[in-house]
Amino acid sequence: MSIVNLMSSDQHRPAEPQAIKVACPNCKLRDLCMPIGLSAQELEQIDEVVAARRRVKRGVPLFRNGEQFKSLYAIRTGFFKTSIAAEDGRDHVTGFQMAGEIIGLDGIVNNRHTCDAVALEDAEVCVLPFDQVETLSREVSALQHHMHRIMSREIVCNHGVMLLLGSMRAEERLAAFLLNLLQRLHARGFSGSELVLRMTREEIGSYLGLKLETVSRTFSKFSEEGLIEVKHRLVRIIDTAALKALINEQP
Amino acid sequence: MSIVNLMSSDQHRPAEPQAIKVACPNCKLRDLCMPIGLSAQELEQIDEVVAARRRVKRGVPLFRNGEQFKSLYAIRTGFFKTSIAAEDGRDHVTGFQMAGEIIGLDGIVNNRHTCDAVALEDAEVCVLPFDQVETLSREVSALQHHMHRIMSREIVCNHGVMLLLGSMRAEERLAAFLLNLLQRLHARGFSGSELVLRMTREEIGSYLGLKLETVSRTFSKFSEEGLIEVKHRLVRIIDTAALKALINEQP
DNA sequence: TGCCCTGCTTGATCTGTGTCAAGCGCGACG
DNA sequence: CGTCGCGCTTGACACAGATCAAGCAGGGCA
Repeated sequence: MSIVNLMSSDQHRPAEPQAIKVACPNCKLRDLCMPIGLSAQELEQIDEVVAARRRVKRGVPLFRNGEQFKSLYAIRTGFFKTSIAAEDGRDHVTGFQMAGEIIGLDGIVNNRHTCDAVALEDAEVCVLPFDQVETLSREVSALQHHMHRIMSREIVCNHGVMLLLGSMRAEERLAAFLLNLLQRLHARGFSGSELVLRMTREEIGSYLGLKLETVSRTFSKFSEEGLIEVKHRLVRIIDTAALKALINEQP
Repeated sequence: MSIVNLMSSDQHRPAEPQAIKVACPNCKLRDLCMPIGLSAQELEQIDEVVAARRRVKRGVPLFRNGEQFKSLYAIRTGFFKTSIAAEDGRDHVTGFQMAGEIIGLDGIVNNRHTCDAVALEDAEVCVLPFDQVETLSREVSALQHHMHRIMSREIVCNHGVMLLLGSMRAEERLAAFLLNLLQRLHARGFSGSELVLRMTREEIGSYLGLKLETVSRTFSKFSEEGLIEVKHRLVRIIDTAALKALINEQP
């Protein structure tokens, strides 16, 4: 599997643009955050688990490190980052999450969240009380398996990021990052060649284990080489193939 | 939480030295790989899930990237490494696993393993057919929750490793690595100050995102400074406090 | 409109780690 | 018992990326 998929992959089921409804059975993101092939009744049951929606303003944390864990969150709209803090104050962005993805899985082990999740743009999430998720999982085996798959996918993606952090150079990291974002956005019906970065250069750097200056310089380099066009936070990918090739080059 | 715990923590329930029996109800590792507070009957049921034991010789893979996923494995004895390979041949060690830990979780998402798991010393594992684990999880809610906790723990540990890879210097990485190993071994009844490395310098380097020469040099530096004593693969930790302090220093 | 602030770019220099190379020592094996 | 080979150590040097520093640009706000 490619590093681009490894980093953070979803199920690649593009959501068709539809009118947004409030209930799961009508949710256009259903295929992303819920198992497929459910009966209407099972879907109804899952819908009842969704306790509430919650709006989160840009810059506001959905949850924080140390907070008690009660629920998982399915992102309906918006964009989040998750980050952990070392004791000495350093902190590290562990991921960026978008519509259809589930966050909060870190809290299950010890009933406390171990990272911060902050909205990078105004967002809305579905609140999934975890005890109810577990209860229903015991009845609906598709939901049970889906939960296992989501957590397993998270583990596999983390491995991809570890590979990136442990053995790639700055250019490779940024290329992989851009392609991964692009792919996930494309799967959600957005352009396959243009993207708007919701995070700062510093946040990208933190995620990729680089300093913001290096991120900036690498953007400039890609731009000079004609691989991408950068205008502030709008990035247009010109030469996808070259970016892909970059990742697999030997030093 | 400390990086040392974040990297790879277990439940910190030291197993009391007992005679080894073949069944779960008598397994001295039960507290590590199984939920606590089970009734005798539930324990019996879980025991039936353990399809078989499998011995794995040093250097032999338990499973490989691409292989079909059927089972999880609970390590009874021995020591494993897991690693993923990028398309260009680079590979990266994603973790080291010891008795009482579960491996194979990566395979759940796509029904294929996405990494290699190789024994670093002669080992024995319990084979847990995953469909049976799921079936029983629907009946025994403690087992269900336990599975969720194990996967969540894996995610949290991965975040710790990402922090390490993304923002620590060589000395900090190695110190965190040694303390983490020591802690896990201590929790299993081994010495809290001495450990035998089952992996090569190169494998340590791969895991920590360093070259083997850097690992070697850093060992030598710690040794010169009186923090540890190194004799081949036998490491004796002299000054735990200094190693801990090293991790939290500001640059 | 103009100011300020934050995020970003770019340049100059420094440094930690990688790279290349040589040699050592233990364990395996004939 | 000798030799072979792998894993490891150590040194010299190179370089990618960090650090320090200066200045720019766009957006928010009075």
